[in-house]
Amino acid sequence: MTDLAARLTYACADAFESLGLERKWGAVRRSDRPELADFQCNGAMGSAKQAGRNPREVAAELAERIAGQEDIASVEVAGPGFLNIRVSAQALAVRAEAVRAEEMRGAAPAADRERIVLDFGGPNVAKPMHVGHLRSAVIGDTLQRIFRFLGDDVISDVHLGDWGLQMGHLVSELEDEQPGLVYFDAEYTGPYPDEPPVTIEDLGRLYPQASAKAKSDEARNARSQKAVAELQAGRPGYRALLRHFINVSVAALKQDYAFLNVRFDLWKGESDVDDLIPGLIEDFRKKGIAREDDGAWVVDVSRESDKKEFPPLILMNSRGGTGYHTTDLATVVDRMRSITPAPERMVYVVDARQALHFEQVFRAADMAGLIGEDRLEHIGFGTVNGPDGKPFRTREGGVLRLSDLNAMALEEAGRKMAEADKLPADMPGREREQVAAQVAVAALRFADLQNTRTTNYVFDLDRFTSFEGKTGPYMLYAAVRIKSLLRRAGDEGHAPGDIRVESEAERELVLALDGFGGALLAAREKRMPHILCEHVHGLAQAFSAFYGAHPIAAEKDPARRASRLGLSEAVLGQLECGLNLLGIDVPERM
RNA sequence: GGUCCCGUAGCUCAGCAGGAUAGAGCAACAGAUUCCUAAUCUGUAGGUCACAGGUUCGAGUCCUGUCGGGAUCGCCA
Repeated sequence: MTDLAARLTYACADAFESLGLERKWGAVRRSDRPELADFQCNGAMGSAKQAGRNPREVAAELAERIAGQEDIASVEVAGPGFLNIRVSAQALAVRAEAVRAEEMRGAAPAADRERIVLDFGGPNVAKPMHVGHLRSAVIGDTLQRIFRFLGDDVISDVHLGDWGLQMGHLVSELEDEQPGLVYFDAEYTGPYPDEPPVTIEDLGRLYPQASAKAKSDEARNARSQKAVAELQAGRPGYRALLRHFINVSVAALKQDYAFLNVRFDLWKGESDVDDLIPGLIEDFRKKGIAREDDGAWVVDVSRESDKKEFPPLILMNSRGGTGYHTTDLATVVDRMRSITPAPERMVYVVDARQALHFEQVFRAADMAGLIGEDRLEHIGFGTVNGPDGKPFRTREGGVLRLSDLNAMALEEAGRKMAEADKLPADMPGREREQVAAQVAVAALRFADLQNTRTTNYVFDLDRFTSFEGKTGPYMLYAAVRIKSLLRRAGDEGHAPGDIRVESEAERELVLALDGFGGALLAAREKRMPHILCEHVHGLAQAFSAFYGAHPIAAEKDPARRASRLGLSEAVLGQLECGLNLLGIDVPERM
């Protein structure tokens, strides 16, 4: 069964159609005047304007046509042509029961399901993840959860950055530090040691060192460029090093991602499509898409209609090296070939600052007939800023590592929990740690996701970890309180039963429940997780108001108590489901 | 300089193909606990939606311009 808003929209669309007007005017949404109505339809005004009719008359005719619907208690025309609809207590009760019973908690699968590859625009193997990677991880992961929940077929790929100049920096810097390693002996034919010559700390140190030197020293930069060209050309020692770098890096990445509840189907990277690159370049040449320019091979992606300048895409630079434009294109080829059935869409969850890059790649992919430009999508997001409004830095001015950020959140969550001192005295230490981690993850993920994806936001750990306000911890508290309530009622032998919607608080709560499916569909369509956050927060608030207004387990009347317990159960089901879609796990107690 | 995004309450932010009295959270103030987790709830106060024009019966929302902030603009990713 679909939600009330959708059912009412359908009824109104029918009514519009019967008046010879377009169905689209039938859109029904929650009323912004709760004292007047539960839902409203504003289509009478727009459609009347278009058809040259009187809006109030159109509205009145609509009202007459939908008044008989079973869900509807009353319909009124107000103001210039608003349709104010109240639904019956019975309809609300039926909805609440559906939320309680259905696996999807009142939501329904999307109509236009797709086979989607989700590319997380991977972290760079040469450097540890920093705060910026929090966003792609958390937004991308939430999108993959929402997509799957609504029926899309998703293949997620972390897609590591392991092929560009940064690898040249690493190789050459390591050679400076330890020139004696066999990897640097061009005569050596192998085999190479199984033990990596570097630790994750080494990687974290080597790259910034090299990068800093290269910026001021032309010759140093040239050595990195040479190294990466040799790596890409297949020099065995360098390849062996690359393998080590990736393995060391991935082990660390997995820890950070695991902490944040983020998982991928594929751990591919740029280097995985290395063997496709020569063929790709050849293909582009044959098709006449690529042309030579200053020793480089480029693709002109600009168009007549462009308002801004589109620099050509560089397929191969003048030194024979390839960058991420080329690997991204080769990856498209790889996915279309190796994934069956072929993906219908590829979605890239990457920093908004790379918008131009993706526009170039998408155009080139389309030109070469790899996949239509309309099937490629860049889901950009804003930066995580410090209190000064600039991208977040540590006090020393460096970037903050994601692992440090996670640790800070964990510590702060533990501190706040100790302060509140609400955990049962008998809770074992291990469970305490577990709860602290769940609170920390809830804080981080919710804080990030509740922002509109495209805007920047200011990172404020103290605010994010607070149990008050629109925060992850508040959401957990609301859910845990229901668990505790139901557990206690169960202990006393009180079972949830048939839901009746009697009070204003109960009406509001069920109306909140009813919005789940719509919020999910909107979040999916716009790729905007904050819409789901808004819903979950609103639901938690509505439950808290209900909780404050009525006794539930303590209600004396058995039927009413059973109903309220049933309603609580419905709320818990949807709340936990919604939080899980946000990648947030709810503890049993806290 | 070109292009794009942003400017809404003291602070952090929502605002859905233009629609009724612009909403949350925090902070402030006033209340609520012999009773289910008060890590909560209820209420009050707080806004010429940067500014100026335009389209419209109606504009925070669409168009134009101005001011302020940010991002980006060929061999880095």
